[in-house]
Amino acid sequence: MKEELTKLLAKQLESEVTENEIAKLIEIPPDEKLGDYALPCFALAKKLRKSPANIAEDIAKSILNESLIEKVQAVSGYLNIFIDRKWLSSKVLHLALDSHFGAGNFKETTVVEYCSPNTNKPLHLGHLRNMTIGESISRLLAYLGNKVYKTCVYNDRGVHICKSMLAYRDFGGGINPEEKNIKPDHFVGDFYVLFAQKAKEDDSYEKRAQELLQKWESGDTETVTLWKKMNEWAFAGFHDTFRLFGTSFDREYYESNIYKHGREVILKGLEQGLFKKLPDGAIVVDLTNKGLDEKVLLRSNGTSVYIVQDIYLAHLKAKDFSYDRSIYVVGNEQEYHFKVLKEILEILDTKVSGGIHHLSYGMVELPEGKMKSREGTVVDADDLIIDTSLLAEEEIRRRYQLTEEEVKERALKIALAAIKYQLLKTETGKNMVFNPKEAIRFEGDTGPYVLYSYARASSILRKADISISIEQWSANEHEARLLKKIYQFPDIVKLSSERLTPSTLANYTLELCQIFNEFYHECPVLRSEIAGQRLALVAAFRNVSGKCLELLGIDKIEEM
RNA sequence: GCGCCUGUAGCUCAGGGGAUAGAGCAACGGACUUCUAAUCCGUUGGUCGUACGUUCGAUUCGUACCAGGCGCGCCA
Repeated sequence: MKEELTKLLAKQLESEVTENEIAKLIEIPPDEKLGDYALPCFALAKKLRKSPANIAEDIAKSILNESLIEKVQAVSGYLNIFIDRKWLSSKVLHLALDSHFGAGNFKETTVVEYCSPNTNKPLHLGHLRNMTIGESISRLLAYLGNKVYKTCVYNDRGVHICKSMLAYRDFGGGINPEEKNIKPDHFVGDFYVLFAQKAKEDDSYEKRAQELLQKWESGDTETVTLWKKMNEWAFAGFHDTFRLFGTSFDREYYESNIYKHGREVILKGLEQGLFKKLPDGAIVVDLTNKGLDEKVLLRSNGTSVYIVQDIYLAHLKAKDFSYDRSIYVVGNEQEYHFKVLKEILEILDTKVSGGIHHLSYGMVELPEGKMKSREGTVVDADDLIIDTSLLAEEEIRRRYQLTEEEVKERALKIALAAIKYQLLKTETGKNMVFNPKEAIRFEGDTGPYVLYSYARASSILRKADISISIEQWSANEHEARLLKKIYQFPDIVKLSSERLTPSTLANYTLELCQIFNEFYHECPVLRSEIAGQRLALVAAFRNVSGKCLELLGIDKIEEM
């Protein structure tokens, strides 16, 4: 955004200060009355052996006649710069009407793993935050020119899976989800809940789940058939939710396929002297020199612990994709796990470990506190989407006359925008409170606000009977504010992807829309003498806000 | 006990070595014969957890403390 300015200022300071240093210093003043950009000269004082005030004054004099400068003021050590309104209008419109505005050319191969559910429980609010982040970061990286593969690993085996199987076998009576008219993953989840109830009444029930696991591991036909059947129900349900929510995966991995293979990697490592064997036969890796603990990899009975399958999966992904980066979107409670994983991979193969990155996101809590399955306070993903959608339907019916089909389709998009935006706007790494009542609010700092702004812009363009004009004009304060905000978009995309925080983009998107709505109220477009230019500005806004929505994984609507 | 993270308005959250700390919600008051009022404008609301330190300058960086969250399995 400030390249031209940086170059210009660097030229004034000759070889004494680099462009990079200048770029870091340039800022946007707290009040736009002070200027569009500012250079605080305090840090330069020592180097140039001049007072900040003098530096500012000297630069001010020397750049006064540049074409992009409207005026400059040296104010108590700050160099305040006002950009020429004509230059601004022409510059920004040329850039922002391009459909590749802000796109990049990085060409790295990145694998993004996210969602990764257990097949014994339906998806919940936590998964939704995970999925919005995973989807958005994938889109951001792809927009910057990277090749992105989205992956998901299903935790489809283990004693917890056997629990729902056991309850179904004993109490399911051979019924299936269609007969009961329940979404299949919920159907499976209900038996997991039933298991917990039965286990409370009967102490031996836990043990029987363990026995079932042994049967499964030994390949018992009946058990494996039941396992397959229930997992297929779970997968069918998950895929419905993925479709509803608007996400998908390029490759799906199954824990049941990979959990055994890690052993070989560990044993090979032992041969190479990378790990050590304890007297009882357990194989461990010593990470104490990395400030971590000693970690068991293979138990004394020869079986592998959980992290071993992550070790194997990392190798598998490296083989499948030859990635430069491998991002794991997983909650912050697993930070230690991923630190350990990365260190172990570092010991085994730096090609695999090099690109490993844990994108840690914060937990989702409710206003009453944490979600607890025991207390039934878990917010189910499908229920949330459906409930929000119904509320959106009411709002639509109250305002517009549409067919039932149109109402439903639009309501779903608005509901998803509301949920996704709410989940994305809090800084990605931080815990957040999700208030379902606020998520279904359609005013203020919300997804629907952003959709509405976009639809407004679309509406103007639809109704215009003139064409846009990119001829420069002297933008007024509202137009200039919008132009400057649009101008920031490429920087925001870059920042958001560097920090792996879609929240950065989400917050920018809202600010952009706020400025557009101010402009909308203050500056009539079609009735204006510069209708062509304002229409171009609206088109630029529509392009950029639409891009923001796409990158956030939110479907646009042309009419609200 | 050790490690990581968080603490900003009544609530949910932005921001961030610099110029008077922002938004949304809530409360109150305004603006629809108008390109969509799911919008906009205004008022009220803050010792940026506390104390030291670094700095020309700290809410932002460092240390300590206080408060909250999470982690530290031969669980997954």
